[in-house]
Amino acid sequence: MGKNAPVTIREIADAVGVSRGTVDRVVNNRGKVKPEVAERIQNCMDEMGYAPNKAGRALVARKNPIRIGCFLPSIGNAFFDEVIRGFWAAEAEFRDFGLSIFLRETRGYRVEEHIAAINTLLEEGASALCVATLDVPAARDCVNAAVAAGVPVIAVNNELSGTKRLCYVGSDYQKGGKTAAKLLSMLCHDPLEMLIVTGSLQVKGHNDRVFGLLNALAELGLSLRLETLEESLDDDDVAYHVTLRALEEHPEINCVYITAGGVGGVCQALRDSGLRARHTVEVISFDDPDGTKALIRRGEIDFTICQEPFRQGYQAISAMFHYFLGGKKTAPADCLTETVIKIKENI
Amino acid sequence: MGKNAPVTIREIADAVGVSRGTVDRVVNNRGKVKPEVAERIQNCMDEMGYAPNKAGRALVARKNPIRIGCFLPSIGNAFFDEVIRGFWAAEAEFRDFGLSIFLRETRGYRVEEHIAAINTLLEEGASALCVATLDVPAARDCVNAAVAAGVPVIAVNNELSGTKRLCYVGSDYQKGGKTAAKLLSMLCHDPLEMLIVTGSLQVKGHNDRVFGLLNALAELGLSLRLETLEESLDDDDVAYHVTLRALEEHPEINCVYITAGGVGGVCQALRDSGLRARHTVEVISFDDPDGTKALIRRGEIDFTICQEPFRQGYQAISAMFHYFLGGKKTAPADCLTETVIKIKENI
DNA sequence: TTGAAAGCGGTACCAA
DNA sequence: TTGGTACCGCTTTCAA
Repeated sequence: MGKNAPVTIREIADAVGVSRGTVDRVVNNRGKVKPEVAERIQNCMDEMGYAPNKAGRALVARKNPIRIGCFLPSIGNAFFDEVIRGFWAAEAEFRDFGLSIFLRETRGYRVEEHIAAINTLLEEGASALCVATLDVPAARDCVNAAVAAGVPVIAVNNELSGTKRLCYVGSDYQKGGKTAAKLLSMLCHDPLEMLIVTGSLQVKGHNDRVFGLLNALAELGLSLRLETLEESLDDDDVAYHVTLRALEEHPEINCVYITAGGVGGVCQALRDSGLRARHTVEVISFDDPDGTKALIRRGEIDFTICQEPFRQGYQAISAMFHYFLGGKKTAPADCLTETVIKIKENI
Repeated sequence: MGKNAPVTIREIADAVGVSRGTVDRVVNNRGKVKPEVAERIQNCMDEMGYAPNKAGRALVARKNPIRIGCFLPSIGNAFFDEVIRGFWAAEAEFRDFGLSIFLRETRGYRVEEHIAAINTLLEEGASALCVATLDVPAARDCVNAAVAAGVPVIAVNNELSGTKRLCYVGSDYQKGGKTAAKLLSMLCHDPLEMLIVTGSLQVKGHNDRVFGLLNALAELGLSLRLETLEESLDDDDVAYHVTLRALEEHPEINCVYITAGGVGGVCQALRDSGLRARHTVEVISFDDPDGTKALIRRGEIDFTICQEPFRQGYQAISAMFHYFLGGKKTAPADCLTETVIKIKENI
């Protein structure tokens, strides 16, 4: 039943005995329809299983394309390159169907700059937003304000839970930490003397990676004799200096856990410290921009744990596009990308 | 330059001073256009950078939808469930744009049955094919015949290199084998006493997984004292019996490598043999249907190496669809899905 | 509050 | 070999 040719707006109009325009008003609740007529139309649509055809809508959308504004703190952070590639891949695929996107970027994690960039997107006429920003009150307010103003938002890469966003497209960071723990347990000898170089304490995902690791290590029964935590701000220079200092202070470190950017800086510090000449040091990182790939190939990093950044970009745009073409009825579901273990052999 | 509003067929027609119909004939080389007129139109299109709008085409395609026939040897092989989910996800996404798909399945690797199924798809009016079949001459001929008859083919999951197929969407199986080797080297003690349970010697991917493993083990310097090869035909019963016999014959086996289906049967045989009571046995498998997931969670399998089956299904359909809407001009590029390591912690 | 008509870009068909 | 016209499904606008 109902698995036949799709129902069109004209068929509904004919069945009810009204014009297509009237049906359209009901479909898109534009008002100005007598309630009882609206109800008859609604019933008929339900019975016949009507859903507006996306190709028809897309063709009209050419006049006012859907303009998705994208924001990423991606300057100087190669991780986001793949997310951006994903954005543009989706744009290329859906351009003919009335989609266009534009992008604003900042460097680092200063929340005022994020908010300013997002507001600029709105001023430039964004009809929707895909953003990766911080899990702090000011940023959440900014997102909620956009939604209240009728601009739907998808959270990319950073969860922003509790806001009015449509959905989240990104990684399960705790799972990433758990996975790292298991791998470490296979590589290292008890007890661990660990240096953790995290990105920013303001980024929830980075924190989740740390807690996910520590909890899982405890569950696995590994003892942690030393646990030093440093912040790199996703910057190679900063990472270099904090790592070098930590290694000098604690030459017994036998394991380095890098939750975010600054991977190159950490590895440079490891080389310069000469620590590896004295004992083995296991290194686990996250994500795989080109710099990290090279370090994996050279054996300076044992594993890197990835999160499908290309798909995050692609999926966010695609989901928003289909949300619009579907008449903004049902919010897209959260999309958790895979936790992907990369070693020299499969990178 | 050229980054402005997209050019429409009407603009070309007006610029050249002909009707839209005539331009349409040139765009789709339907002939019946005076050569010199055709040339003027072609030049104008090149200059102005014309490309037909996909939404317009999609709307028309509603009358004669693109019908993609899909073939998989998926009966009784849970691996393909996710590929099929990918097929239908793409169908749902593009249905409104004039796409429909239909599926034929067989059980196992009898090439005549594959060919019969594919020919049935053609008789049922497929305008394109997405197929996973064997890398043997008869199947290749069948694919080439379809292409010669004007029905483009995408090879899914199984490469079919050397045929006239549009492209391949699937895994790099050698890479899978290499990855398994590295993981084994982390888990096992030298020397390995290995049992290999492969799917079918007729499936190139399964063979690649075996050779990829053996080559990489040699490179890694691991010695292989025993190497027993059995065929499961992706069937749990067969897998059970060949495994049980092998374990009885060679109780020194300390490592089982399962390249394809029959994973449940192998693990059952391991339990029944009681081998694990005497010494540790490492088990590595491929792919993660529900049965395998459960075995990973219970610790009966150490790793499973996956290949993004959902994406294979989705991508094959999506690529074919865009190929049609793009006017069949440029063949889509090969799509190699990721080699994904799954352990209990990230499954 | 409603209907009628034009138009989005491309294709198909008939008449010239 | 060409042009004209209708149509795919939906939105928008104007008039009633």
